Amino acid sequence: MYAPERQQEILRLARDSGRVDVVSLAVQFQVTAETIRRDLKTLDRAGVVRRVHGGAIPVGRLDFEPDLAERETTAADEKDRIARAALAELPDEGTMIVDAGSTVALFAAALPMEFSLTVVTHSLPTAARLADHPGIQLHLVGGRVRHRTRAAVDAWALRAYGEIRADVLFVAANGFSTEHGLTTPDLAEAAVKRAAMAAARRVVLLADSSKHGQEHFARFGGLNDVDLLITDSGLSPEDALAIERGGTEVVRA
Amino acid sequence: MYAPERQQEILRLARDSGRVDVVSLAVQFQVTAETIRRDLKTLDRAGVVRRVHGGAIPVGRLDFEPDLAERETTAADEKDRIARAALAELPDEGTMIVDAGSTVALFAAALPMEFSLTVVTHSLPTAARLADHPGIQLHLVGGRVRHRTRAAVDAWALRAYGEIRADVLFVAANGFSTEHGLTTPDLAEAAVKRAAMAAARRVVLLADSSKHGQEHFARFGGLNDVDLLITDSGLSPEDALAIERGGTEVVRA
DNA sequence: CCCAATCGGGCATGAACGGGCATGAGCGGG
DNA sequence: CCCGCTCATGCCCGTTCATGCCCGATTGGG
Repeated sequence: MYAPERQQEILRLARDSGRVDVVSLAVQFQVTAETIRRDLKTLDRAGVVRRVHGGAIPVGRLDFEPDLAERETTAADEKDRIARAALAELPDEGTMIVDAGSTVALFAAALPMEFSLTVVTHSLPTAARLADHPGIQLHLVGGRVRHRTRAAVDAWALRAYGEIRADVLFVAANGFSTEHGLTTPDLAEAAVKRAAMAAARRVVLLADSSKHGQEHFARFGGLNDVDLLITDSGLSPEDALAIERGGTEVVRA
Repeated sequence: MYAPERQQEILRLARDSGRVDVVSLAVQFQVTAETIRRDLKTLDRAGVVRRVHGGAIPVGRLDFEPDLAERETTAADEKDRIARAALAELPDEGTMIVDAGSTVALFAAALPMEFSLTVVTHSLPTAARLADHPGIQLHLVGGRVRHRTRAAVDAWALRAYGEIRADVLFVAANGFSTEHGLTTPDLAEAAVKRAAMAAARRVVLLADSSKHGQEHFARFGGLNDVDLLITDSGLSPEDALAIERGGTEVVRA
């Protein structure tokens, strides 16, 4: 196994479990702790993990749930399928806006190398992932960065989205339902999502089925603003049908 | 078998199995390792595989950028000392702008946790580093993201810097000298640097001594625009004195 | 405040690398 | 048909790289 491969794998492990430690990595990869330390130093310098005594933690944690590890494993499967299904909605060329959120981040990370399009995002982790994608022209939306979600919000972000027009938006929501529409806990973030929705010709909502029926503080639109909902099979066919009656196409990946 | 045929086949193998190694390819194709290395170099230059010690990996399999880490190993020692010295210039509170560049990134990574201030940056790696720093209020400057430096440039960035006023700017330069001032290879990046300089009350230049006397395509200011230069002891005392006569304080870390 | 775990700099080693040179096959102009 | 040129390949050898080992310094939990 080559050093970069091992580093890549370490990075994956770190992102999956939220942390890695030198000794277990050394055992797992059958190398000495020194080598692992060197790998972690490389990853640290590359800015993708932060080195701590005894191991490392990934930078750019995607969401703010208290125990990230548990949560990642809970819905990881669904989110993965959703992300993959979303790939089918990509235009061959053109412009897309990518929202913040773990599902959307997974989707962005899954973009095949041969894709060549323009991406606009206000999500720091997504931007970091796409920055070295050779085919992608990345535009970063600025603003105040919220610690929790690592997303840019407020005046700069709102204005930026007010100035552009994209082919498609991939948006996330903490809660969605026909009655309460699309909701998220933070007002500032909701404002940005609303601005992004206004900037896109087509709105694709990526949300696993556990979000259905949930209702949070800030509302940023109705389901009728969404052209396509991609979720998992946890959404009952009846609910899906009800949503489709509202004019939103539904894909249950 | 012709060379391009062999390279095509190597690429196919690499994509199929996710990796190839020099020695087995040499055996398989009945040529020497040198030839395989030349093939891999060709494929690497074409951008379809990434060369690693012992073999190659198809692009897209590694989602972090080893190059960035590599560049940081050059003169890492000097840069480290410079970064540490720059910490002394931090205000206890207030606002600072952080430029893109490896030296400045090192400086940002070295920020102690207890610091509490507002940071504005157009550098993606720096933003990613500081996003989870609890004491820091981070503002991201948007714009088109340059692949090479992962920095935001162009209209959005220029406008953002035109709207703010910060206490101090930590800026990098690819070349600096009393005659030619501050230079960098990219025009767009130079424009952003100039805008950032105009937005700060105090300008601190972080540059290792190898940059002294260098001259690049795009000029974004003169040394007299710099209030403080932090460099390493590789800058001769005479040169330092000459710069100080121009009104710029010099620290040789 | 102490001690064990961890860290990181220095050194050693074997594999891999790559620049330079030589050889031989194909190519093209005269 | 000849001769010089280019290209692909092989070989040589000094250099670099990845890794492991050692040991003193540092860190952080108890």
